[in-house]
Amino acid sequence: MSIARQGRQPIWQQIADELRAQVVDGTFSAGEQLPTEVELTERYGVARNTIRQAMTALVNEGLVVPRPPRGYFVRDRRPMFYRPQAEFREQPASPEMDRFLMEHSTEGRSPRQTIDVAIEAPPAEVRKRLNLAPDELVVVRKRTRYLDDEPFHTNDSYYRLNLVKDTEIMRPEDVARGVNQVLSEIGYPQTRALDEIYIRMPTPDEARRLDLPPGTPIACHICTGLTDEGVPVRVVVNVLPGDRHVIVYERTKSNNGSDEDR
Amino acid sequence: MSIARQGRQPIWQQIADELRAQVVDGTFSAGEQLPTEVELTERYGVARNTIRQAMTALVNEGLVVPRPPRGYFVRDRRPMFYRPQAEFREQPASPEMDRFLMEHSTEGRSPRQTIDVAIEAPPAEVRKRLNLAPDELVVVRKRTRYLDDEPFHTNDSYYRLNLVKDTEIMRPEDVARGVNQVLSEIGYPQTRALDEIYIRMPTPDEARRLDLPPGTPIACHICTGLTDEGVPVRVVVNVLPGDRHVIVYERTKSNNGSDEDR
DNA sequence: GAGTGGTCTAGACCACGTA
DNA sequence: ACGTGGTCTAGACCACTCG
Repeated sequence: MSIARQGRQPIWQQIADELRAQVVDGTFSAGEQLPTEVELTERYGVARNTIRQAMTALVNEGLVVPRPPRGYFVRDRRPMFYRPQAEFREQPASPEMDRFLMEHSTEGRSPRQTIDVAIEAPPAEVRKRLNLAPDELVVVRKRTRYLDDEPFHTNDSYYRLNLVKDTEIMRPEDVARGVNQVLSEIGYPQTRALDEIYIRMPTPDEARRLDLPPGTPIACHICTGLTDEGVPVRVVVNVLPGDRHVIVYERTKSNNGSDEDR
Repeated sequence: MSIARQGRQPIWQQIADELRAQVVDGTFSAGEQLPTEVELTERYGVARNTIRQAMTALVNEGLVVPRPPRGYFVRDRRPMFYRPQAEFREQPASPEMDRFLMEHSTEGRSPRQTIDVAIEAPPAEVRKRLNLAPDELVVVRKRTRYLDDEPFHTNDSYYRLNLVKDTEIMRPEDVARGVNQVLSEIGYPQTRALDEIYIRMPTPDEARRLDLPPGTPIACHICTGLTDEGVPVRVVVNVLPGDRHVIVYERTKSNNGSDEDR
């Protein structure tokens, strides 16, 4: 059997469409292996490069992952909930939400993290948000979190050096009391925050650090913590692989605003 | 001049790295044209397919966009703020945030939208969130919003058919009073919401509807609106191209929760 | 008509994990 | 040792737009 180009649709796209449909409808289910490249060249009667173009497209859509020298496999997404509001509001607002949120809990996967503390010149996007002088330095706590020894996300917290230089924030361990407590004690309690969420493809560095398969976009969650008076006290940059996270916010009447629809 | 494979690094990757660095450091700035494929084959002394592999990588990273038959150009991102909290809280919590949020305002770009209303069997993710019986139908208002005639995002709102069937929600126009007002009047005021944000590559359908260049991930923002008692009254599915949006949330002490850091 | 990227072919050799 | 995907070559023709 073979395939011909009809109309404007390239052959590789027709092949990709066919395979994608089979993945979506469950002919190939999550984790399952797809036909090999040679099988497909024979089935469709085209050159291997054409097959590769189809497969590359599916890989870049995040639908399929190549695992040489085994073959192509259907990717499975098991995103976990990521809740920026989690720490200050320990409990969800209601039982229904609670149940919902627990559906995909950690489920016995073993967490682990590394912490590196350094003094650095801040990247531009941090300097701007912390309102720093051009040459001012920051303390950064760089974390990579793992689940079952697989990288899960990164979390880099930036602080003004002259604010925190004599506190335990400088130590490469968990701060038992919580960093907010420390900030309060030095006179800069964080009472407000601004979350910005950028959606983009990872840089090669990020892809390496998080061991991201091709076709995995990330959310870059930048959280600026402020005092009541609007003084920025820290900036947290989280890089969240899209295949492992769902970002969740709860809103109630007082702080609400649905995406109003008229 | 030519290039050779050294170590484990493929040639196409070395070329991609070199071009990426030049884009990042401003040698090629946003909107500017990169060298053509033939120029690059000559400069590096490799086959065109090898150059194409490098360019394809940059395209899938979202860094570069091919505009045949002109050449490759550096992509420019001008994301606008997208604020799920916007409607109920008209004003930002403080002047600093206000200034910050206004920095990238609409700036005189002309908005436009299309609205289609239909009665449908809901997709599974909507049926689940609306708590519907397997055969229950929904009313859906599908919107595509444009800025300067370019698609910006989509916004599909789903309602139980038997709830809204005699209201103006069924009409393919803006609801002047606001949909929340209508929901209140029929006895189901929305006072809470749950936002879920999924990060992934677009489906081919989504890419077509939003005219997305390759290498553009999307955020799928699913907002479930609930009454005080936890009855879901509507589900809104927003598809937000990553190159055109930054999602923003503000948090204050009462509803806060920074990404706590210990 | 010239030049661009898009598509496609037919071959070659390689690194790597599994059997 | 075998089979997989990964890399790379050297060609060919196409559709499209611009000058």
